[in-house]
Amino acid sequence: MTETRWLDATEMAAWRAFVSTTHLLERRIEEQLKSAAGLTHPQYEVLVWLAEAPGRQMRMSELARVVVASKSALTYQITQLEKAGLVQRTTCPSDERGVLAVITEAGLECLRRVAPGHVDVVRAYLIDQLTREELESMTTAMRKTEQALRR
Amino acid sequence: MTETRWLDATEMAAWRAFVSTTHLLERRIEEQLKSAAGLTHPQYEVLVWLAEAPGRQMRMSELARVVVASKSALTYQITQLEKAGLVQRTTCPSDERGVLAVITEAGLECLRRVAPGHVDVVRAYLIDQLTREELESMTTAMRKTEQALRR
DNA sequence: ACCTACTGGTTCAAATCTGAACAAACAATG
DNA sequence: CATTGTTTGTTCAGATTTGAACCAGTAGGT
Repeated sequence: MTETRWLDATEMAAWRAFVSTTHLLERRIEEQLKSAAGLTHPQYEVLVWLAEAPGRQMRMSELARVVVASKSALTYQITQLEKAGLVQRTTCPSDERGVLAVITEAGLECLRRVAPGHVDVVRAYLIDQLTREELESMTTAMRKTEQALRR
Repeated sequence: MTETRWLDATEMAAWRAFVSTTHLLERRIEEQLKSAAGLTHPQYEVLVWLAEAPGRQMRMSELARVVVASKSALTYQITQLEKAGLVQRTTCPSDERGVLAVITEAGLECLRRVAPGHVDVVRAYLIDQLTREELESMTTAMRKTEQALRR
């Protein structure tokens, strides 16, 4: 029961800026993806990871970890994507319990169509607003935090 | 219809790190607040802003903007907080349509009880992981992005 | 005063997320 | 092989979010 180390002015400013900016950006991205393709951000991320995965497929649990979704949220989203014909489920050959999500040709096509508009937003509001130094500094900062959280 | 400027390796790394880290951190914070006080992160933010506001009160629309919530989401959350006795609604004297949210004594008490654990998490995973330079660089970066988004 | 346009908040249905409970398949150990 | 403990994915109910529709009040011009 040690004394709380409160945030000083600089730290508080950093935290406030971080929170509001991440929420604003997330909102903007959702809006863009929704209006451009009827996709949510989680759905888009799933497609991206699957498109880059070897064999264009990934295990549910692995996918849930990389896109930072709960198991049930991923189950739901994959079901949605399957209904839309962008993804298919297969049972994993090596592990009878496992399920492989595979991106379909339509899924890849959808990604090609949507990606430019998405990248434009990421660039316009984040990437192009920052200097190269700020960009690199942010990357190391985010990675440190991510490592601390992945335990 | 100009050519898409794709992200180079550095930019892509920055964006990926940013996305996964923000999601992970958000998740961790939700978990902490939920288990420690049954609060969601949006609810906690509302209480913080109200506690610091002049007169410990704020207009709904203003509150929605600072905590980055939609109007309906805020309406819902204020209703929840009101049920819990942490906030009260008052009609705005200057504008008959307006609604003022006021934090109650119980709300302030709740905040005092919860804040230390919340700050611990923010510190442990973000603030204390970063050097002072990284912290300040992140703040300017986030502010640039926020300004670009607030239009 | 009267219209018109806009703002502030709520309501509603639909979509999504959460966490706990569950069943099936794997793994480790005796 | 039997047993026990873990992992995997789904299901379910409840909580939250979204966006559109809506009503009431305000502001600006005529």
